[in-house]
Amino acid sequence: MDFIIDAADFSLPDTFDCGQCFRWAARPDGSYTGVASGRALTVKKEGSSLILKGCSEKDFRGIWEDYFDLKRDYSAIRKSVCINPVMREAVAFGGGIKLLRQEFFETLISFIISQQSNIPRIKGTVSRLCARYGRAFESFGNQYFAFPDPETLASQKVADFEELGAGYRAKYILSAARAVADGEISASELEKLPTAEARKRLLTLFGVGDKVCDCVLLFSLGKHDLFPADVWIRRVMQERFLTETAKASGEDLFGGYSGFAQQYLFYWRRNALRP
DNA sequence: CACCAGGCAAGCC
DNA sequence: GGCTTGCATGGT
Repeated sequence: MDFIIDAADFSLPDTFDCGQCFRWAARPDGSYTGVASGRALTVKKEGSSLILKGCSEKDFRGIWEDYFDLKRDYSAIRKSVCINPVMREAVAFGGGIKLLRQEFFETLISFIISQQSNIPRIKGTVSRLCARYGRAFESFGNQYFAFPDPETLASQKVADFEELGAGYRAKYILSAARAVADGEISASELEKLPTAEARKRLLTLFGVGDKVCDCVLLFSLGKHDLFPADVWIRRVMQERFLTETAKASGEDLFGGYSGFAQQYLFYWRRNALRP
């Protein structure tokens, strides 16, 4: 059976195409299929209804409601970040974004892979990583792969990740997987820390700099007071906010809603303002 | 076919 | 401490 709820302000394309996740794909009928927490799901919007195909209420309450961040009042967030005409335009374009609560290890490895790459390529590398090292399972007659365990990745070699097309990031993947598998760093530990301390801890990992660190904390641990600054964000901040210190000024302008503002700006600059 | 991509570590000063 | 450079490789 399907599980259906009203989610008028939830846009699937805004949410899945805004660059926060790499494992959801559109289908011809407008639905999206993806894998998270070791489960596959197909979702579709019909009017203001969100349809979770073949999903029980138990799985919705236990997994997907939090994953899609459906308990949060986004109308208050949109209002709060609309501090100027630029933000109003960005929110008008991508106001249907939900910040997904993704698994820590998957987010860490995915954003290590993301550095100095582009979204189509990132999706390909992550997909090959899962197909090779993730647990295979079946759902409604289709085969899917869970994101690999830290222990599984930690026992591979750098060359194995180079084969997937990870390039020079291969050594970072192995090193980060070992750090998590060895318990050197964990989601539960970082979750409890204030943002600044969590950043310091995560930045000790080889291959994790400011940008990857902020994305992991924002997209997997709900540290919404971060404003990850990549080339697109620097670009849009320079063009529209007349500043070169994108990260600092973003967090200054938006405070606890920085992560939401950053996603609206990133999605708008990349998908609406392309030459 | 050049150029770019959700940057980073290492090596300089 | 901040600034510069090399890095792998697929997408456009």
